[in-house]
Amino acid sequence: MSFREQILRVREDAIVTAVNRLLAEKGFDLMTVDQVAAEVGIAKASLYKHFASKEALAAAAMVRILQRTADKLAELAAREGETAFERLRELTRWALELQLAGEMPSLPSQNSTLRAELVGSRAYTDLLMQVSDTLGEWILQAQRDASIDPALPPEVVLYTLFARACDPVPGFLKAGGQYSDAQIVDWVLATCMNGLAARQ
Amino acid sequence: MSFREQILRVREDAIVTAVNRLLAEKGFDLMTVDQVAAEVGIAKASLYKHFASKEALAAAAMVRILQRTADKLAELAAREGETAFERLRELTRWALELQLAGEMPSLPSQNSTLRAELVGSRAYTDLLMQVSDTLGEWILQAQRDASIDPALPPEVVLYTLFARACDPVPGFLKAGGQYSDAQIVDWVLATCMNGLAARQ
DNA sequence: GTCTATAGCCAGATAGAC
DNA sequence: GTCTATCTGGCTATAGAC
Repeated sequence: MSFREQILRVREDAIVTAVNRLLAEKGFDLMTVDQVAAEVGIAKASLYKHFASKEALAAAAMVRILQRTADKLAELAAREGETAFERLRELTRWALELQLAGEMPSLPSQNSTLRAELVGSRAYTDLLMQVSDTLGEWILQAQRDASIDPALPPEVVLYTLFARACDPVPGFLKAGGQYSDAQIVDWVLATCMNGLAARQ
Repeated sequence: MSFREQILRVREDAIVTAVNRLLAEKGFDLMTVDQVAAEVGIAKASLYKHFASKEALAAAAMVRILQRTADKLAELAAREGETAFERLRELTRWALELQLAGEMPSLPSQNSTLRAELVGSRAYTDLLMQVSDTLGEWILQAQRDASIDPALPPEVVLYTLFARACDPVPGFLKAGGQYSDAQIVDWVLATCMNGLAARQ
């Protein structure tokens, strides 16, 4: 890779980082391309030399977070002596920490142009399927050893885990300002895995 | 109340119903005032004779759903032989059914002008406090009889219940098209109350 | 590839006749 | 109060100079 290409790569990386942060803070609809340009420190027209549209910007951020998720899955899979359930729990913990750090872009909004861009992106759909496949296997395994309720369709478990990564509850608790991030993560993780009802 | 005032009331009711449906479908940012006017069948300018702004329209819809919630709380409180935990569960079930019916407006978005309008509305803040107070009492009661984990701060439980009313999981499962609404409600309620981890 | 400047569009809000 | 027509501002996207 030439020096010039590296410069380009670094700049695009900075753009995606800004998009990622703004998506986490405001979501797609409230994020403006002007804000992205201002945060990166370049002119708006320059952004459009790198990415064709606002939707393409968001798609790049979603691809990056999915890539980070896939990397985390690989790390968890490589750990010895951990059950499938423990891996699922640790992944969820990681996602909650990322969200509290303001680095988790929101789920695709109901915006139809954004949805169209995402399903039209091979990089996005491929990564999403890869992540879902691995999680699906872990879920089935956890249901076989009865650490996850086998009566739940695996789909329900999968969607629930995805949803917890964007749950508004951690943000509300953090906004309250009286709990540490670690406490918030523990409590949200506990309600997710153990439920609100007390266990005997 | 005069006949003319009744006509007015009915029209405003129709407006709020349309806003409620559109908020449930698209959320605040993607809903347009033109869509509201079209759905009610009146001109946009006429809307502004009834409500001062788009934010005021949304606030009216939020007040209505809070009022419906307060009514539901009163109904549950009047039931004999139900524990606090059962009341909380039945309220959550009701909210999930409402959401699947497309009648649950989304939580306040990150839109700051909307938040300002809501906290500036006495009708909204009073009802929100009333609902939160009743739920808070039920939560404390359920923790005293150990049907809800007493280690969880009541605040965490309260926010979790509010969040489940707007959870994206039921919508995803419904979009999949292979499960009935009743099944979806049962599963989401089960994951909320019992957690993903199997109980012995 | 970067910039300034602007085109084009759309949505919230309003004017003014009836 | 309802309408049609219009204003206004902000946003995405692009033209064109350097």
